[in-house]
Amino acid sequence: MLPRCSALSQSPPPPPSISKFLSDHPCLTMLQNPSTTINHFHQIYPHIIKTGITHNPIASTRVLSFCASPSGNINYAYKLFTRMPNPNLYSWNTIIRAFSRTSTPQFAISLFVDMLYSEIQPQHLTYPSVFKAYAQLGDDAYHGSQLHGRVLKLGLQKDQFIHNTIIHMYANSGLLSEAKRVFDERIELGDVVAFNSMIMGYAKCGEIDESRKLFDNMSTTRTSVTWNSMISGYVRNVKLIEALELFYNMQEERIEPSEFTMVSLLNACAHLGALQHGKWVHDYIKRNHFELNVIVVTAIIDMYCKCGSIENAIEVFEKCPRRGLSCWNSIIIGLAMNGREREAIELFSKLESSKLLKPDSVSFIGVLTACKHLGAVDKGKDYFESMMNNYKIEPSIKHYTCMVDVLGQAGLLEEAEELINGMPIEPDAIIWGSLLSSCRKHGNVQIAKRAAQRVYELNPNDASGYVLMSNVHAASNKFEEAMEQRLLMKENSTEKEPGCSSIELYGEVHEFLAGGRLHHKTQEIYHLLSDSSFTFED
DNA sequence: ATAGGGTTAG
Repeated sequence: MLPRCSALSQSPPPPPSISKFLSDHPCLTMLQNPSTTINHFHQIYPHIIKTGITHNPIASTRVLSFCASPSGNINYAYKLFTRMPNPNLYSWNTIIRAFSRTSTPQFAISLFVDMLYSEIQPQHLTYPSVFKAYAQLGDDAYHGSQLHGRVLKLGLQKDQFIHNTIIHMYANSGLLSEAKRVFDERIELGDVVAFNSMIMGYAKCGEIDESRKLFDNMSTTRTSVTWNSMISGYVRNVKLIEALELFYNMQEERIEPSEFTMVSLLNACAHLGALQHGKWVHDYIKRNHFELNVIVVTAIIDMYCKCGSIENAIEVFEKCPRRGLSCWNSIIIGLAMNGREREAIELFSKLESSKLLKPDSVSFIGVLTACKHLGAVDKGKDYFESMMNNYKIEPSIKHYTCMVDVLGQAGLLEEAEELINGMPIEPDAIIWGSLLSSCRKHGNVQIAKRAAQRVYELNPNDASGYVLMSNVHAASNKFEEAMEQRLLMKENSTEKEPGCSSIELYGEVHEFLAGGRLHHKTQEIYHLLSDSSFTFED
């Protein structure tokens, strides 16, 4: 050990550092603790103000960093930012990044534009957030590509982070050839993030086989995100068995599954109606102590509802420690769809009287669905009114479709038609189709004709309009016209896509096509069905 | 002093 340097001990003590004082201030160190929540912040904020340290740029950036973090509050962050007299580069980057993660990424983009006009110019750390914002928007790759051009001019495209967010932006906006071009530029790097973005992009556009090709031929090691992206891609494309198979491969390769994996698997089980598989996933989540965040809980509830096991769904909902709005929405919709409309309405009322949460547009889909199944016209109308007047929620086409069903199922066909014609949004084939099926139920040929006409116009390739119309005629005993509709359908060669369903028996998933005879026990099944003494309770 | 990329429900 060397003796202490005497020259050092002789030099005068350094002046007290203001930044040292600030960084040691208990309020600020507390903000840097990752377990600090927004509630803690509310408690300490008055102290921060009192000490006057917010006037110090270093201190105020600290506070900004906290508010802009996922555990903070973006509105506070924005307020703080606008009160900064001369935000520095760090502050600009922080606020832009924070907005790029929200559901309103436009703010990130407009802040970036403000920045271009300000004294501080963006640098390489600024761009990923802006491309991410464009990616989040998912539709504005035009402006995004202009920014891409700017990056090329500045020679920043070699930056791996920027390069990857550009790929992500194009892939997420459905511009696959653009994405692929940028991807190929630096394919020799074999960056796993770039691969993941491409896999997700293809899957999102329905090109799941392309995803799989990339997945199989990767020049780099797959991460858990790669596996999850491929699995969720399969689920998105309704290749459910493939999704489950890939999960087994993932386990064989000893890749740690995550909450994301669980959510994808639960969705697959929900689609398949595979209750035993779904239960297994739920069990797996419990055994491995996955975080029961809102999305995971929602997926579990949704899986049980779609598999017809509403009791399990209710149990999960009731035991759930932190019930987010989406958990409420899932259970309300689940009850409404499983013949337990009154309980759905009861829970909706509970949600309305809750102090922490308030119903959103999805919650209203739930109650309106319940009203539709109950044939409760007045109740349905009341909720629809209340949604607009008390909650200031603009009805979407889905809400209108629910109302058309509520009115139509009750035989109020004229009123339903008026509602469609008076909507401030463009009707689609689905809403006319739903009016059409009500006409079928009540044998109203006049309105049915108009509705069918609209369905043809809006979606000439969809056979359901023809089929429904033919059913309307059949229901009113006009068989010749019914036949005519079917012939028209053949002429336009719009074969109705065969219905497909699946069911799980003793842990095995069986798939069926409507009218299909592919299942290995077809003969037995049809025989059972034709036996009038057979009931499904057997 | 400090900072940037990719996954998920209805």
